[in-house]
Amino acid sequence: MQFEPFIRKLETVESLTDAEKRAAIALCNDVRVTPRRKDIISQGASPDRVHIILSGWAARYSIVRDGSRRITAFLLPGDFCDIHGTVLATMDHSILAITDCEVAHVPADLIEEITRSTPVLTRALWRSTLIDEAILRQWLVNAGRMDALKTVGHLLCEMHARMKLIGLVEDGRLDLPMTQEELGDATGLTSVHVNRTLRDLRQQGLLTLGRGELHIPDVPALAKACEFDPQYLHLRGRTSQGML
Amino acid sequence: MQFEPFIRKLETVESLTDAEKRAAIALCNDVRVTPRRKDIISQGASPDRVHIILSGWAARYSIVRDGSRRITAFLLPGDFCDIHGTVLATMDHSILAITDCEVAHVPADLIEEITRSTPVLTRALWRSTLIDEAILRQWLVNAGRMDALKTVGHLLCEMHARMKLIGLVEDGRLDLPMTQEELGDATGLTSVHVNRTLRDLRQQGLLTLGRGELHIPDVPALAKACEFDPQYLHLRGRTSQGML
DNA sequence: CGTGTTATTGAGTGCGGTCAACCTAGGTGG
DNA sequence: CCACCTAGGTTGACCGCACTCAATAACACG
Repeated sequence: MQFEPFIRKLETVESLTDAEKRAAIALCNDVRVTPRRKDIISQGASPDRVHIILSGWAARYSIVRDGSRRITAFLLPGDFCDIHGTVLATMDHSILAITDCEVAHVPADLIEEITRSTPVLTRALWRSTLIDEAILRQWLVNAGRMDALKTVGHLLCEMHARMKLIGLVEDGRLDLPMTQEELGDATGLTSVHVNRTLRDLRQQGLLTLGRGELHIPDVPALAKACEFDPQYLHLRGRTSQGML
Repeated sequence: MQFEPFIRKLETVESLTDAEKRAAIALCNDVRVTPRRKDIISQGASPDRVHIILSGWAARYSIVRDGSRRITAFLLPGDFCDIHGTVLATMDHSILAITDCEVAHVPADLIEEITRSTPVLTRALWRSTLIDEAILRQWLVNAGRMDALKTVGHLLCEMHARMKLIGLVEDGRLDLPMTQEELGDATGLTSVHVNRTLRDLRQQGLLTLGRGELHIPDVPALAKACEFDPQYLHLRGRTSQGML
C-alpha cells in the first residue's frame, strides 16, 4: 500500500500509536506524480506546502556556475523534501525526481496544526531533520577524507541501510535506479571514475550493480571495507549488527 | 557585554521583543569556560543540556579511522552546539574549542519549557538548525565541485559574513584564530595546500591573513572570485549587497 | 531497427597530496 | 635579557589519484 514506507519511516524515528499513524496518513490527501527528470521543487521557490515522497527516488541538488551539479542528498519514500522552504523564506536548492515519484503535497498550515495537536509528530520531524543533517555531515567527511572506493562503497552501504529501514531490501538486493553520473554528482566524483570504482568493487566481490539493481552479497564485508558505521543514522532500538 | 553576540545572532534569525530577549538571556545562568584545544562535548556523549557559545570560536569535527580529522562546521558566538545530543540519543561527532570559549550550559528541560512558552524562540531554533544545514550543503558543494582557491576563499567569505552579522567585523577586518591545519580540515585540503592557496589569494590582493586576523580589502571582489552568494545563509531583511 | 542514453575502457594530464627541510614568532626558564 | 624550545607557517621536489578527452559497447525505447 502506498503509505507503507512513509509510516515505516516515521516509525524508525518515533514509535506511533494507530491514531498518530492515521493523523500522519491524513496529511496525504493530495498525492501527485512527478515524472522522472522533473523537479519536484526548484531553487528560488517559496512553497506554501511541504512535499513528502511516497514512492520513488529523488535527489537534492545544487548547480554551480560552471554548470556542474552537486547532489547533496537522496530522498526515499517517507522523506520530507522541504521543511526548509516553509520555515526559511525560499529554497536554496532544487529537488529532482530520479524515478517517477508519488509525492504528497501537504499545506504548510496543516503541518503546523498537526505539530501543535500531535507533539510526537513534531518530535519526529525534529529527529528526521537532525538525522538528515547527520547524513550530510557524513557525506562531508567522505568527500574530504576518504578515497573514491570508500566513498562510493560507503554511499551504497548507506542506501542499503536506509532502504532496509523502510522494508525495501530483500536478501541484500535493492532497487538503485540512479545513473553513474548521478552517483558521481553525489560523491563529488566523475561518472567515469564512479564506473572504474564500481568495477573494482565488483572485482573484489563486494557488490554487483546493474539494470537499476544493487546486490550486496556480504553486507558486513562491504561495511568493513568502506568503514561504514551506521551510528550516524541514529537507528532507534536496532543494533548496528541488525543493519549490517 | 557577553550576551551581545548571542542576542544579535538570535535577532538575525527572528525579530525579538525585549521580553523574549530577556527570556533568552535567562537561559544562560550557568556559564563556564572551555579552554582552547579542549572538547566542549565529545562523540558518544548523551548530554542532558545544550551548549551555547557566548564568546570564542569552536568547531564540529569527526575523526576517521586513519586518524585524520574533518571539521564540518565552525561555531561562532550565539551558535547552539548540540540540540542533536538531546533530540537524538547520542552525539555522533565532537565539538572542539578553537579558542578559549565562554559556553552557556542550558538544561534540556529548560529549553523544552521555553520553546513551549515562547513560540518565537522555537521558530528561531528551527531556523538556525535549518541554516546550519544549508551551510553544510554549501560546504559539500564546495568540497566536491570547486578548486582549492575557490573553496578556501568561499569559506573566508562565509566567515566574514557570519562575523559581520554578530557585529564582529570592522572595516573588512575580523579575528580568525584558527591554524592552517584547521582550515585544511574544514575544506578537505592539507595544511600545506591551504598555505599555498592563501599565498595565491594574497598575491592576487584579495586578502591578507596573519596573526589570527583576516583582512579582506574588497569583499565583493573576493566574493566574485570565489562565486560566493550569501543566499544560502538566509539573512533576514538584508540585501546580499549589504553583506558584500 | 534506428536513435539517444548510459556504461565501459584507454591514454594522457594536472591538481592537490606527501615528505622533508627550513623559517619565524612567541613563550619559558635560567 | 638572552638562549632555548615549540607550534605554526612557508617553500620545494616529487608522486599519484582522480579528471579529461575520446572512442566504443550495451541498452532502452520509439
